[in-house]
Amino acid sequence: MKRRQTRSTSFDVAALAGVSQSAVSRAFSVGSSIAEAKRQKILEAARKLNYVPNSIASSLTTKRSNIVAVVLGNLANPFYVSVLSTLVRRLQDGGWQVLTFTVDNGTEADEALMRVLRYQVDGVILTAAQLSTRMTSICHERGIPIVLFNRYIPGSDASGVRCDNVGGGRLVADAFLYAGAKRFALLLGDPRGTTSADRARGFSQRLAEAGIPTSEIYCIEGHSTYDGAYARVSQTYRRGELPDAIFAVNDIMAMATMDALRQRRSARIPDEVMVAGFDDIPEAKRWPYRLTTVRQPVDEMVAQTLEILHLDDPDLPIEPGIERVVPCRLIWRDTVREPKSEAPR
Amino acid sequence: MKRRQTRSTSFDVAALAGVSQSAVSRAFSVGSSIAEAKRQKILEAARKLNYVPNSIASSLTTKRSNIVAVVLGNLANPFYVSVLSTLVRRLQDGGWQVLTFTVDNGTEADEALMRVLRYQVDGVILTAAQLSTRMTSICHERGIPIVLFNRYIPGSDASGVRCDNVGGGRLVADAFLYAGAKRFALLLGDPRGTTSADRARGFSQRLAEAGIPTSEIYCIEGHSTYDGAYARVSQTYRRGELPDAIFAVNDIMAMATMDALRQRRSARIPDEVMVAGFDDIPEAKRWPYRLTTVRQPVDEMVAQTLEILHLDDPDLPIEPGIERVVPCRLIWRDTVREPKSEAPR
DNA sequence: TGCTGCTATGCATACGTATGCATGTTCACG
DNA sequence: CGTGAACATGCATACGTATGCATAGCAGCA
Repeated sequence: MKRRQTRSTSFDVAALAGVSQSAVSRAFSVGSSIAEAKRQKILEAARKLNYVPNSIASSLTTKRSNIVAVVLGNLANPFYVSVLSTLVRRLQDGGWQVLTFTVDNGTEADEALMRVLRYQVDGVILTAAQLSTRMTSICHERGIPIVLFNRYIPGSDASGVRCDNVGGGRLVADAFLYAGAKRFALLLGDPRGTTSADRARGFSQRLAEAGIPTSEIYCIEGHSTYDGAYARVSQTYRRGELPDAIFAVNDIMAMATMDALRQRRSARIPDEVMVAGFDDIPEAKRWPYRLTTVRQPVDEMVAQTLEILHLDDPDLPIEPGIERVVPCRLIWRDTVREPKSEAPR
Repeated sequence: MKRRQTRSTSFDVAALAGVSQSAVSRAFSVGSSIAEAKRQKILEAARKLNYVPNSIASSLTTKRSNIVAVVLGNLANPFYVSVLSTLVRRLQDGGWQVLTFTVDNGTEADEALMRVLRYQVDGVILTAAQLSTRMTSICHERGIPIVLFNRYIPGSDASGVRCDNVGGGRLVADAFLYAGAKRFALLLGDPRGTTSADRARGFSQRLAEAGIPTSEIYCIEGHSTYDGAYARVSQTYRRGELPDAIFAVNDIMAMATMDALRQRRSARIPDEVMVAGFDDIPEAKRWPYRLTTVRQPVDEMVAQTLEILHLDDPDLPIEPGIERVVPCRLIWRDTVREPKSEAPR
């Protein structure tokens, strides 16, 4: 079988059904003016010929591709898997196609990036920190709406949706304080994004308010990955005193922290050292972890993202600088002590 | 800013550069006959106008969209996240775009499915069991090459790539036998796919060869999910005797098994009960698990998949029924006893 | 100089669908 | 029965790029 076999077109269907090509086009688009009987006849003919409308051709005239580009950093963090998953489902249900695009190192990304834009995508959702500024300006230039997911560019007028990372950081600090912690450690993530920094800032702020100067918080640089965090924590706490409480700015790093402390130090969590994360990925609630963390409302954030893109009415002007900050809440599980059960042993 | 702003076309560039539209087209396609000086002049003009070739329009004439559709089941299993990730990277590097498409329940999938085909995709990669037969016949009809990833349709002539699931199941049985296990349990996955069944078959076959009748293997139905497996295992081994060895047909189920046995029964693994999985997802090697499992060579499988699609030379005929079965190997970690340390207590 | 062969270039058209416009048809209402 | 209004239909064209074909330019060679 040759691949380049000729697929039937609206003209073929028109000929078979004895109508004009316009009629075929109208038969396949809802709400256009066509008699029901004729439409049925056309659909019948189309079925016989295995006809399927060619979206490429239709995009050419309508100037709408019905394609949305989703640019992802890496999928090693399950949180972004949930985000992708939710986005794809929602867009799919809305009748859009999703062009997925990942960018790891960001160097060869530029060329690939431009390739995506060639497809006249109706919108872009961006979760990769590396090329935010460049990407937003290009899209802006070309009139393509873009939304930054869980990141923002300080001082720019790019639209974005994020959860209240600063507030979430405060919640964690609150929980630790409530549980009676005195000595704190902070495991930071990717320094290129705003997310890690914001969470850390909220955490530090709240502690400062409670009289604990930021200089007393032990900071550990990380890479937002399990392996990176595991290595750092293992190395840092190879020996010596453990802090009372460690805030890892995301769940996979928190899980790595727990694994490292348990393996290397046989640490009892939360009795000996408390741990908290951020995101509430599915793994966080599983038995070995039962991690106290801050839940990001993915569904809500995705909904807001799509609202900002307003793919439905493309003639609306693109308002720049829409920022939606959705609240997040603490999920109290077993890695932070209840203050009443003050250190049971 | 209005969204429907007019983007510049090859005619605009041609006018500015003082050449014909054809020249612009040729300037942007490698290997076409154009003087280098003129090409530079055109690229210069294009840069001034922010011109980017419109792939939609170009697809219309070339009948090649450079888009590949990837149909996924669910992303709750990290193995398929790796697959997606690898696929996207490879396709991206090759100059293709990836249209991602997920299908959970499979009922409303049909309509969405046809929408994908409207985009004249150059190929389809399918990892969702639910709609294999239907999807393959439709693609075949339309001359679109399709490859089933890690699944196949018995008796059909659809092409596919998979790892040697039967062989992998045998490897697990081998390991258990070698470690001295006598009583076996088998945790099955999604019955709709061939994957779970094949792995189970290999396992049972090998045990049968060792004199252990299949009827003596305790089978537990599962759902290929962590939560499903956790619930089943918890319920099954709420009380009573544990088997010597449990083979879960994928890693997330194996992890769930370990978590459940440890929490509900405080079971010591592997001393009291051994566990093995399949896939070798990144989580499998982490400290709480250190899971003995069968590694699927994702890179290799993806490479084979792309080879079968032969996107590069689309004029090659689509050969039906190409099946690539790549070998897999056992990764021996800590959830299966070394036979020498024969049950240290 | 005249001829051949090759490359560079432009013209014109095709790709498959959507849609503005004009016309034809139907039907309700007075 | 006449008059519109509302709807149904077809014609023709536009969307932006690729490419076959014809031609112009040029170099090489006898």
